[in-house]
Amino acid sequence: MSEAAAKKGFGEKPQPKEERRKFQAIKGTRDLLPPETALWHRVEQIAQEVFASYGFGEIRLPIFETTDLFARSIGLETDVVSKEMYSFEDRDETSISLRPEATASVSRAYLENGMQQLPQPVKLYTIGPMFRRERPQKGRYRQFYQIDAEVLGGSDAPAIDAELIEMVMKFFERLGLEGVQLDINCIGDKKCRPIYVERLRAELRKVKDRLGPDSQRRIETNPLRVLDSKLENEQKLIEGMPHIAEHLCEECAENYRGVKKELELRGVKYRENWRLVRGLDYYSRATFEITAKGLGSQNAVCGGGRYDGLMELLGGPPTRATGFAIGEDRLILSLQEAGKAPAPQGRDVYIAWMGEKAYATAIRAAENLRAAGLRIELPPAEQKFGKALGQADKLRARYALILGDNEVASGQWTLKTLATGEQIKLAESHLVDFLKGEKAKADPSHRSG
RNA sequence: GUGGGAGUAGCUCAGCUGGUAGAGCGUCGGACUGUGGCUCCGAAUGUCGUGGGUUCAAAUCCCAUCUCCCACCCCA
Repeated sequence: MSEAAAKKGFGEKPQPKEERRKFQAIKGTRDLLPPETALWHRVEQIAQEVFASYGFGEIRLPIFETTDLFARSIGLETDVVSKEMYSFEDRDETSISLRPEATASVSRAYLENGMQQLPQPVKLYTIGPMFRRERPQKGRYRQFYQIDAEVLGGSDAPAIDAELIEMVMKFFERLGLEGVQLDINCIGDKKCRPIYVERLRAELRKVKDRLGPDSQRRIETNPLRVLDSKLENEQKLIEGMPHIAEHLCEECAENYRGVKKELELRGVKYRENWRLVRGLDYYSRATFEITAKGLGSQNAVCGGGRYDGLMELLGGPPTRATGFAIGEDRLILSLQEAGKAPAPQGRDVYIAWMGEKAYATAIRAAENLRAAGLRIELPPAEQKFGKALGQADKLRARYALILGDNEVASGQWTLKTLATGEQIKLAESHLVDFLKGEKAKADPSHRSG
């Protein structure tokens, strides 16, 4: 709708100036504009290519679900569910929430669509916005984007975890992400973890008065989180705490050894980090986190792990599963900080036309060139010639196609290379082939600037 | 939810201890009606984030509020 039409449409009160109101994006949300969106597009395209090469298919999911799904899967006690969800009541009084993450939805979809009937495991990825009502900071928004991949069903073979990690590392490598660091850990399963947690809690209580208020609180709410503390003066104490590796049951320990061996077979470099824990209830066994540079204090760009118990929580049969979520906003941020942003998109050809007769020719030329996959700018009104070339410059066009009375009369069109000023004459029938040939020769489109 | 910093033109910012708003860049137009990037000239755009208070007078001082940035909490 045009601006004039918009004004008319809402024109109950005429006072146009006084009532003028500024709308702005909701806190923690933002517009993504060109040329930045070109980088988003490239990231998503490479994700799709890499994931497809590992046999993953795309799943598209609703961005809202019943609140219950998230409460059940993520854990009622977690802040994510208790404080940070965008929840509202639908007209039939069911509670609905914007999804705070994708795993619950993917699992629901797996069960609901009977994907147990497919060859196992089922490998799925999805890309899209998630919502959490947190205080925004660097790399953290209320509407943020995740690239999510899940392997559902099948066995708990360590090769599955390892291949998943290999895949995301390959993805980052293809993007040229810098400062990539993979941390792994095993957090046990529902048999051995509770025992460890109690052990840890007991040890933490002994030193409670030497911990800060946050950690003191976490001793009761989530002792594993204490291990994650950033406080300098708590580090020594934490180092002295019992390590989970020494408290794993034999199945978990065996599985963890297997994952490490499989990573080594694949040449994936990792760092064991016994203090790496997961905040969401459904994780078990092998977990991992990847950090990258240029990100401020929220420097995790990917987190994931196994969640063998989740399907049962959702009312399904026992089903093995593992997956990861990449914070796309942070991934983009890190790439930008490293100067990996692609150059702004220019035009291949700017059509500088003059006169009525040339205009018809220009329209035809534009159509044919566009059909050949070239990026064409056809000015909507006649311009002075000098101005047209100026516009061509500003739009970063490679060529100006000059169409005036001379060209129309002779059938020999003028093509000017803006960078060099060089001009050649071409018959209409040769133009497309010439430009396609030149474009193939240059082909700068994939590499970053 | 907690703490710190910041909001002046589309962007980057100037505006001294209160006297009623500026620059650069960008945009648009002209010099320049078949040859661009340079240069020169001109124009548009601000209720100085918003609301209230103090004052003869507020972009400037005070309070509140909103938003952004950074960190904490939480979490990927």
